[in-house]
Amino acid sequence: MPPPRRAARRRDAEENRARVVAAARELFAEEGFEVPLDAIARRAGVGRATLYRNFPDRGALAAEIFDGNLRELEAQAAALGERADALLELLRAIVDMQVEAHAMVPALLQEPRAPDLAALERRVRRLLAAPLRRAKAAGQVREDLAIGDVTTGLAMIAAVTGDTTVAARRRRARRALELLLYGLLPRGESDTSD
Amino acid sequence: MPPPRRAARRRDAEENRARVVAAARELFAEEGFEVPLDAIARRAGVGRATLYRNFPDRGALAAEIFDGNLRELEAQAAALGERADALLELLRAIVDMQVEAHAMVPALLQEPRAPDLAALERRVRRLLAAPLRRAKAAGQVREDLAIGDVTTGLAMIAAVTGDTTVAARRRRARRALELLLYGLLPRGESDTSD
DNA sequence: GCTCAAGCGGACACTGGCGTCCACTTCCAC
DNA sequence: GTGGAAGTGGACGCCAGTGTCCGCTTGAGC
Repeated sequence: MPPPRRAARRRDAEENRARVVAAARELFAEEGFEVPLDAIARRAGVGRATLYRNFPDRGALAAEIFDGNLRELEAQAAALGERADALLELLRAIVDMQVEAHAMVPALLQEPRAPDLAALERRVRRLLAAPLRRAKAAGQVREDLAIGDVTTGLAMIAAVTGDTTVAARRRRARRALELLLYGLLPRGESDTSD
Repeated sequence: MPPPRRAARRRDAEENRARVVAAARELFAEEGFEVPLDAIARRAGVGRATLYRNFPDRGALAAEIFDGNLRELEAQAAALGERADALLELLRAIVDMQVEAHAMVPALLQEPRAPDLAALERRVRRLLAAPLRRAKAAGQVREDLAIGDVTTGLAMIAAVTGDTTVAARRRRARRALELLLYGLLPRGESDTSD
């Protein structure tokens, strides 16, 4: 059936909804995914009922917000096309995004996951699949890397970016990505132990 | 001053205290550091007041438990002596311990930290300092590695070991350590970008 | 065995977040 | 302007976790 032609919302209702989304975007970024829904409603200047009317739960609200972020990443992926370093560029972009909106990666990749977000998590994996394949083919990343390793890596980085200021988050996130990309061991020697 | 010669506790009181500690050890391992204190008291078969009488808060209880774990690690460090690979061995030991008692690393290394645990966190850093120095001198790890990078790495690994079964935790923890040690990029080539 | 302080644990009050309800307000078609 | 449906938000009840209080129980010294 065709999408049931939602009756036009009243203009004030539309505005309130937009303000809720904006407030949620800010607070997810500032406080993380666990921020109380009251706080979002208060920041938006609406009652809690208004928030709940528009979004039955935290997951629905998050889905709306993260969908935007994900579109952005998908656009970047498309722009990078078949470049061999597309995977690394995407990883950097995702980590940067995590710095600005530090709720998304943990919300999407950490267990347990809200049901509304499961589909978005699949989009992340799909986003990374082709670039990973090409990066491996081009010898840009180690051969045995699976898609789950990449998302695990992102979750690992996200876990240490809980600092309160954006600058501090950026510093830690960059260092964590650097450590993870290059490893703790020295480069350029083969280690045959293990 | 000498420790103020605590008046001998009644035998049943001593027993209850021990059962609280044992229950907390189990539940921290099973459920993580955030497990409700009620649950611990219930598992120990004592009332909540008994738990609070012995440990004013979660931090005090955790401090008692993690202190034991830390002693074990310090003993291992001492046994490893000045071996160049002592740092890597310790990292493996800490990750293994995190698999069994998966509350300790996040509780000690993640912010914000309960005040009782700050001293234990300093012990972790002290534990790693000398092995790190020697590992660098021996070329076992990259030159620019700081002590904070090592603890960051441990926190990163801990973040992805939230699975419910020990076996699943072990698998993920080992993979995460492996990724972090060797990096995502292929070995044996110099990468001059960045 | 008796005594009594140490120790116990159930009951209680408090807090913070969630989700719902409903009397009131506001927009908009007429 | 006005009627009435759409929309609002404060007030309310619920729940889970925390911390405390106090009348009862019990171990241990005599």
